[in-house]
Formats: sequence, C-alpha cells, structure tokens
Amino acid sequence: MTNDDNWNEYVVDMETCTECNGQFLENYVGELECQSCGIIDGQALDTGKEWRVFSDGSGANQERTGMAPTWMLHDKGLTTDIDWRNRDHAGGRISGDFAKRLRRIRTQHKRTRIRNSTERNLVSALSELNRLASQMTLPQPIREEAAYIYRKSVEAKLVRGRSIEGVVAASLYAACRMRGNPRTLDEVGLHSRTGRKEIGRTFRAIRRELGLDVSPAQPEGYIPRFCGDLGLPANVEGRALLILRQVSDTSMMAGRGPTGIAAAAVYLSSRMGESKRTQREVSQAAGVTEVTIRNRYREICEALEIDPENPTVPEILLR
DNA sequence: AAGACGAAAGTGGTTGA
DNA sequence: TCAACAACTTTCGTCTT
Repeated sequence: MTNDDNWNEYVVDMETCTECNGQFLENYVGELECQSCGIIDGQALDTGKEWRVFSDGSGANQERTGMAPTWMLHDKGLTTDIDWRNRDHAGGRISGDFAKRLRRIRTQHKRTRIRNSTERNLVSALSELNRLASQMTLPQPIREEAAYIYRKSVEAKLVRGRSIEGVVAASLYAACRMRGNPRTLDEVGLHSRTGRKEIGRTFRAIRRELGLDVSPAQPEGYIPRFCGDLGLPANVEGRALLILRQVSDTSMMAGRGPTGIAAAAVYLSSRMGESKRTQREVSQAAGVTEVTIRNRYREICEALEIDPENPTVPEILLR
C-alpha cells in the first residue's frame, strides 16, 4: 500500500454522494465536491434550457429575453441586430426597393452601435482583452471582471499616458488575483506586448486609483494549475492544499513569494506518493528556480516536522 | 548521467530616513 | 532621493543515486 492509497481514507470523512455513491471531498473553494461525478454538495446543476413556455405548452415556442448583459461587449450586449439575409419573417425573399432600403438601414444601424471614439477604443481594448485571456486560457467570469475593471479605468482616465495594452493586461492581472486564480506578472507579460514591469506599474496605479481590494496572492490559488501542468493526480493536488493549510498558520509564509511556497508544497506532496516530480520539473511549471523550491521545501518540512529525506504524510494532516 | 544540494554573487523591488 | 534590506535568481562545484 502506498502513501497515496491510504491517504484518502483519512481525508474523506464526508457522506457518500446520493447520485453515484462517490466520496465527497472539500475542494479548494471549500465546497463539498463528489470525487467521481463532480456534484457540489449533493446539488446537481441543471444544465437544461431555461426556456419557459407561455403559449400552448407544447414547447414549440422558445421564449426568452435575450442574453444576459455582459461587460465583454462594448454596449454590454444591449442592442438590436438586423439579420443580414434578405428574408422576411416567413423566410420569403425580399427584393427590389425594399431590399435596397434594408441594406441602407443595416449600414446606418452599424454606425449607431459604435457612436464615438471612446466606444471605438473600448471595442479594440475588449478584443485585445479577449485575445490575451484566450491565450492564457482564462474562464469567462475572470474576463468579465477584467472588462469591468478596464471600463472603470477608462472612466477614471487612467489610460492617459499609458498604453491600452498595458491597462488591459493590468486589468486582467488584477481580475485573476481577485478571483483567486492568480497569474504571475511574468505570465501575463509573456502573452502581452507590454512587459512585466509596465504591467506591474499600471496594476499598482489602477489598484490605488480605483481603490481595488486586491489581497496578496494566496499560494493555494496556484496549486491546481501547477498540478495540472505537471500531470499530477487529484490526490497529490488535494494533499498539497492540505500541506498549505497546515503551513499557513506558521511564520514561514511571511514575506515569501506565494509561487515559491506553492511550488514547494506541490513538490513535497508529489514526493510523499508514487507520482514524484523532480525539482526541475516543478520549477519550470511554477516559474521559480530550483533553489527557491529547495529553500521553501526545507522550511515547510521544518514547520511540519517532516523528514526532508524521506517525507511521509505526517500525523497533523490526518484526521 | 541525472538529480539534489548549498555557497556566493547579482538583480529588482520595497522601505524608511 | 538614496541607501539598506530581504527575497529571489544565477551560476557553479560537489555529492548522491
């Protein structure tokens, strides 16, 4: 029996899932999540359509009121669209003078959607935002948050004297941290035309001027991504998070870079089980040096009284 | 040969006078 | 504005597996 095998017996003390008899385990945002079917706290998510039927109940009509407003479109998605096809409501062809008129209306409509230079800027900034977020594979809520921060920055005239790209990158960086899915400045800088330095400077300005409540990045936030990049199984990830939770009360965290701590926790967790990773592999996934991992590793082992040579799951982590 | 270790010097950012 | 400072990186020789 490996360490990895008996690990789960101690961590999981929750009931079993009513849907599939799988085990509930606390995920990193503190919800109870079924390990096999992913249901949160016994509540299955309804992935069905939200169409409501007001007419004959046959379900043939699919009424609703359009998509939810989004900060990702310059007009928040509140607009009317005119179909580009020359067809009437029944699908019949529209031709002749009326088709000509329709073409004219479409042109005018396009012009009214983008009214002034501010909106034009917003359009290009938001497309840059989307490009960046896509390259970094960021989820929709973070993009929304970033778009909102960017809008506020424009309102506060923070783009004056700064590049649009810089403000976009800084907004994204801030949104990632605020949503507990932190990225390093290096990472954002890698995908943006602006460098790490400028993004950092701009981020500080935005935070100060908008009074954003951005707490320091928590090492926990990096764990899922590092483990994913390293192809580590879920139990190693869960154990790394528990290690962090134990160590977070100690003084070793003070003043240390969160990425280094997270990297060391992943490295330690991987060494406790069968799927081991080298310092080099972890350092590349985490963007810190092996030396830093070694130092944090030593400190974590010291704090948790773990033998660095032959790390086993310590008593304090079992309950 | 690869991985781990640790010393020593260098770098970039923060802090406090 | 500048120097001190801590964290982190780079580099490199040595030891272990």
